[in-house]
Amino acid sequence: MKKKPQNLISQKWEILLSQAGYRITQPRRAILDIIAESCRPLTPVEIYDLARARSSGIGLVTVYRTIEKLEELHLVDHVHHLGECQTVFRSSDHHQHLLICTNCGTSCYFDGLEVEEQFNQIGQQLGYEVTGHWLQLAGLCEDCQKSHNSKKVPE
Amino acid sequence: MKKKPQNLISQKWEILLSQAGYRITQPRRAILDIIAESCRPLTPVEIYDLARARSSGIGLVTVYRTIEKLEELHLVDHVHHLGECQTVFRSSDHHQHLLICTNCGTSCYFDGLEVEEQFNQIGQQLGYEVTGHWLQLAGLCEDCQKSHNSKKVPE
DNA sequence: TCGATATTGATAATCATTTTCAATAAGAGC
DNA sequence: GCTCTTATTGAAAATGATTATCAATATCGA
Repeated sequence: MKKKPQNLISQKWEILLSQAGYRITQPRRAILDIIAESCRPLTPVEIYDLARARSSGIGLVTVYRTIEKLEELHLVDHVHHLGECQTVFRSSDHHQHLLICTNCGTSCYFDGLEVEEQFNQIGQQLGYEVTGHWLQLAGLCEDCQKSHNSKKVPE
Repeated sequence: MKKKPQNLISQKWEILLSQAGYRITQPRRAILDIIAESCRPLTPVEIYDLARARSSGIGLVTVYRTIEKLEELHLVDHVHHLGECQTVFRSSDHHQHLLICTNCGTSCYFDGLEVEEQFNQIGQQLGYEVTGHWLQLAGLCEDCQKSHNSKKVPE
């Protein structure tokens, strides 16, 4: 069993799960790593397949349950994108928004948008008290701009 | 059978469906009316229940199929909100964004946001070519502000 | 009015997610 | 390191949402 250098994010997640009273198991560790390392939102089944490739014998149920716990601790978010509603992506620690590649899914967080005041004004005009907003950008990442349609979704 | 004054939106929708080669049937008409009249996004089952209340004997399948056609003609959009991903709401004819009440779901479209240029800049910084954005505001509508202020409880 | 056929609702099939449950393994205490 | 409690596991079954099948029906152009 080779020891691979562990992802910083999943290391942090393990500590947080542990502190929350959850146990760190082999399947859970594999799932954590996969989500933490991914540069794009993944579906439960995608996570399941990737986890199986690493250490066989992981059940899809365990994927769902692990996502549930990560969600509870606000370590991942559900991302809605191109019809998909159940893809999971590591969350940002501070309030940021996602920019997603429409071709390969590769995602980046960004911030520094100064629109809060505008949002409040819009709300006022319509009689609403604005309490939150949800913004997502879509586009083509650097690689996909070059290779255009030739590239398929990476595994 | 009393003749109720028909909603302007569903009237328009009937014409468009007809022009697209689809037939206008009783069940379809009921479903159109319900979606067109609704001030908030509805799930297929909600539409189904409301349609049944009007004219019994409508199948849930017909609801799905009608939504499908409305979607195809870009007359309704899927709205993602509070865990729900399959709620349907009449779309805006020009490019606008939704402001949704987190309590009752009542929704309004708004526009006039000048952030396109900012979005492009953000994309450039991250190496993306921004092609679209998705923005939704959440808040409390006028009515819900009143009924909420009386029992405001901090979490 | 007639007739081709799009549409219908009931039923069955599919797919995603959740629940159940006995076996297993994590990790705290010794 | 060893033991014991119990959280976690995977398989299988149950649930829920959506889609496909199909014979009967209703629409709408001719």
